[in-house]
Amino acid sequence: MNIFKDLFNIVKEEIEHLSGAGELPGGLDLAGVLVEPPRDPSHGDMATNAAMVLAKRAGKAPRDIATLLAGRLGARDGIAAVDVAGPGFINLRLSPAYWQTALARIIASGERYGAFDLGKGQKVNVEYVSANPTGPLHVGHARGTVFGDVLAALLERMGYVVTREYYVNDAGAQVDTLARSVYQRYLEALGRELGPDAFDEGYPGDYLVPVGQALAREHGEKFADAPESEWFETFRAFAVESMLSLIRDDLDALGVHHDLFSSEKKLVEDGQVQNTFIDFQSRDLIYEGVLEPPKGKPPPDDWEPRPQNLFRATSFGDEVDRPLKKSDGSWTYFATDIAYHRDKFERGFHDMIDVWGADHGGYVKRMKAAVSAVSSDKAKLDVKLCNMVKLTQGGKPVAMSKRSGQFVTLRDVVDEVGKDVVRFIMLTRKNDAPLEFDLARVVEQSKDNPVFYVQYAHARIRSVLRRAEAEMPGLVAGDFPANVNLSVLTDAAELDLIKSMCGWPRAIDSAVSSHEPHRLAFYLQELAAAFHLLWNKGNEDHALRFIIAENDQVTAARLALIGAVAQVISLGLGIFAVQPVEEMR
RNA sequence: GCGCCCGUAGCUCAGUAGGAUAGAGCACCAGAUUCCUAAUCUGGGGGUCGCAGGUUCGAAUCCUGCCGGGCGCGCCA
Repeated sequence: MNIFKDLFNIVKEEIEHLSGAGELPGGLDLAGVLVEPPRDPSHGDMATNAAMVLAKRAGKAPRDIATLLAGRLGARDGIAAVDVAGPGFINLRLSPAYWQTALARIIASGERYGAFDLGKGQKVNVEYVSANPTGPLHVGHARGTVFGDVLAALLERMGYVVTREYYVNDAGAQVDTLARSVYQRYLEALGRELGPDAFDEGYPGDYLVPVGQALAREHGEKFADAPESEWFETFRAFAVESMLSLIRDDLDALGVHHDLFSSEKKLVEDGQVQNTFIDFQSRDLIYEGVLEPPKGKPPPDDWEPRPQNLFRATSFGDEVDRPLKKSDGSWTYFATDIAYHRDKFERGFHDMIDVWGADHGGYVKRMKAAVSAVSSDKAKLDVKLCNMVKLTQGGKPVAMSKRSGQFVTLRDVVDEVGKDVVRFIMLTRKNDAPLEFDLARVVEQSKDNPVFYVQYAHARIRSVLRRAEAEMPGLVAGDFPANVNLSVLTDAAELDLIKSMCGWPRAIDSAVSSHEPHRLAFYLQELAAAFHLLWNKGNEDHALRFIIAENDQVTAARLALIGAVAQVISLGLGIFAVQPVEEMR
């Protein structure tokens, strides 16, 4: 059920008819022909640019084509009026019966409304969160976490087979630092005095205290005076495992569950990075060269030109060729990440989406270049950058400092306002725009708060349905709402509400094809607004109230109408994994 | 210096696979409640879509150049 596609097909049929009749050339390319609601509602319910798009291809003036086409379209069922406007727009006005039928079809679609098999079973890999396993998640992580999770759900609903993946950076210097910080906590747990510089360049957060204590319980004094080489591996492994478990708990609190955690360390140990390197060598994608220092910026203190193995990233659209090994011979982060994406490709993913923080923006080109290289251009990578979250409380910034180890954790925020609120608010801005998250405002019960506004519409509908059941028993029983006569829905506000619901497949389509789930949040706010409007008309004019005690037929039709609205809201919230509320008192 | 992102109403932001007179919320002003939740709704004022060119039937949207802001720029991830 998608009225835009239906109407497009009608336009297409009539163009073909005109071709058949010799009025237009045959075999016209319809690319670019759109049927969409005009920006200005006074132009009608729907408009098509067909005449203007086809003018050149058909060798006729746009207004002439429009007039021909308008004559045909006016005879079609459901189209009440047609007019040609401006440079050649064809505006369509649809009859109440058309909208009533549309509502019946929305109701019949049920939970499948708006879903269609766009993906056709194609595999998509969505990598998100991928925070370093060095501590709990903070609020900033929530953005990409929710974004990735909802995008995955959206793709799944549209027929893709989605794998949700978390890349664990457990091989670099940061987890080495983590191990040393944990060692300090271990000493502390044994009653040793910590030096003032114990956590210099390390992780001073309290969350490592229990990790040190657990190691003290298990190993006692065994490693207290031992050289680093004796305890390092043990401590690092334990620390990483502890942090991952912490992170999994945080994700769980947000309702996020990945299908796969991929370990960077394992990738290295299994030789996959080495294999990638050899593969590149064999394809002449690696050469010995010297990298120039970055221009316009003082070079790093220890800069020295050094011949090294460089990956020909510039052959795949990057700006410079990139080193894969550090001077100590270990792999760069980029090298392991290439191997990781190669691994994804070999697992059958030709469609990859990475969700990163905006501060990694400078990394996009080289990663896309890498994916091109490892897949010989068979796979494509879309990188979605999530901008920062500004946490505020009543408009005042909440201080966050990672260095001091005092930062607001994701868990703190979820505990304070609830996971549903966090999930919804994170999608109320486009991913690449900064987002303000105000702890006070997001729990406010007012129109300022989009979560509330949408939830309130749902709660109001559920409340009306409950009351109707109590006051007019039997009305919503049996075949309801399939058996309802919807032709009594004729008020402009009622029809507007149906029109708004007809926009759902369009909203979901644009959200999935642009990989921008925030569009659904905006849609839901618009749908809620159309509903609240109708509700208030009932306050002014009793004849428009949903429950008319002495008129079963009208009541049933209106209940079917708002029941469908509740259904669409709950579908939208369902993609967000937000629970629609039954009442708000 | 180079690359990426951004610049839309007083504020916060939608809208950018080109569509008609550019939207919403907040704030401001004026209204609506014997009645399904006024936690809502209605109306009003408010704009050189950063600037300047270009592409065409048509540009906030595409191209070029500037201006302004953010992020990034071997051996962190």
